[in-house]
Amino acid sequence: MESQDAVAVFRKGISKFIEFNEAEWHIFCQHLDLKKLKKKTHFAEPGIVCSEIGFILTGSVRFFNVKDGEEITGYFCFENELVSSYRSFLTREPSLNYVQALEDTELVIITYNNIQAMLANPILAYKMERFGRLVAEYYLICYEERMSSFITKTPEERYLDLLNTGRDIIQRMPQHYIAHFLGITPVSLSRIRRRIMKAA
Amino acid sequence: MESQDAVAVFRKGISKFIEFNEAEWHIFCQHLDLKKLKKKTHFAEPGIVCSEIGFILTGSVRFFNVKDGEEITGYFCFENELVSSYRSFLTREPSLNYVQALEDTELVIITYNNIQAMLANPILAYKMERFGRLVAEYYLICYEERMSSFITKTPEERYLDLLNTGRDIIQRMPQHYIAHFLGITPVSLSRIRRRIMKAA
DNA sequence: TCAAAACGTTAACATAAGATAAGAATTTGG
DNA sequence: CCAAATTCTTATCTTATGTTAACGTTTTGA
Repeated sequence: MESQDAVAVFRKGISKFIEFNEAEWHIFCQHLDLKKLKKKTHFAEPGIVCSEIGFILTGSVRFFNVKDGEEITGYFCFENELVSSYRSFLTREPSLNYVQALEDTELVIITYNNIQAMLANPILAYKMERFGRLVAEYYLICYEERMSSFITKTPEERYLDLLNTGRDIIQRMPQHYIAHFLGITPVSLSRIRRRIMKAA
Repeated sequence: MESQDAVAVFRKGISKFIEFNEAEWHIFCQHLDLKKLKKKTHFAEPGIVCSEIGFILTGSVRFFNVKDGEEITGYFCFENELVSSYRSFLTREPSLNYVQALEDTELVIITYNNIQAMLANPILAYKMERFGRLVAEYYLICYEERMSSFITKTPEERYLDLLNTGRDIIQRMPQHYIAHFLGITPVSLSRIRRRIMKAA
């Protein structure tokens, strides 16, 4: 990878998971790439195996499915977050969803093959296993909390939660994406917002 | 751990994640316990940090929250599956939900402290990191698929899916638990079943 | 710069789901 | 073995959501 800036941001970004010493980091960096996605282009697509995991330097992406010709947005990622079509990446099966850049987006990329190479490299293997474990655990917890909100909360409660904790999503995403993210239609979210307005 | 039967079942059960050689397995076993839960007793409870991960030898458990005095079932586990209140186990924060034995249930237990000990043991560390990674990735994929079904499918579609793929749940769990698992009320599930009956 | 597309709100109507309660069948536990 | 609890269904009523369409506003992109 080239840019020293990007490298530094990435190193800091993943430091909550793993820290490499200089020798390890040197090898690790040889397995990284930079990628620029123009707005509206796809990081992953249905029917294609997603072979990359990305770290967002700048920009944002959304995950969406197409059902009955309609795009249904399921998730978002922003700066300093990892992004992949995880099931596809981990199982090597074709993705079921799109991952699309919502703005011009710069990413640090680790390919599946490079991860395998590092997992097979005695110098990096242990830390890569640990890195993978901690990342997977982190996202497992995210999913658990989100699942739980679907089981125990109403759409209105989920929206109120999002107002408190989802600043990036609330501020940067159009409302009809947020609606699907909450599991409802855009029309329904508009009504919920009106209800909340009147109550307050 | 005592029972050789249990050990063998457990070893086979986790072999899809990791295989230990005899020396490793010997040490690993020193960090396992057996636990028997009587029907309706709790493996995890709100307000208490869950410090164990279990492998179900016999029996089954359900995960549930209490909201407005009502029990809301979010998940089930059966024989040969791992069970824990994952967020609590991983973060060391109090659990937000109950995990309850639905029948007399026998488990192989690994405590948090024992996992830490093995992660710190040079002989086991690498494989334990890998084991943890693969388990977390496995459950991450489960969550991703389940989340996706909440975003893109109707309750009726989720129930039809469950009829195809959730034999244990359909056959062994009472319908009102299944309803909450699908994100709806028991009354609503009963109506969905009637609709499906009439259509067929 | 300007036409087209995207976005958010609102209305009207149809449908599904939540809440509550009653009743029958089954299971549980002492 | 039997009373109590659980489970499931059904009915009624209320409420929320989905669907479609219209409208004004904002954004986009050529």
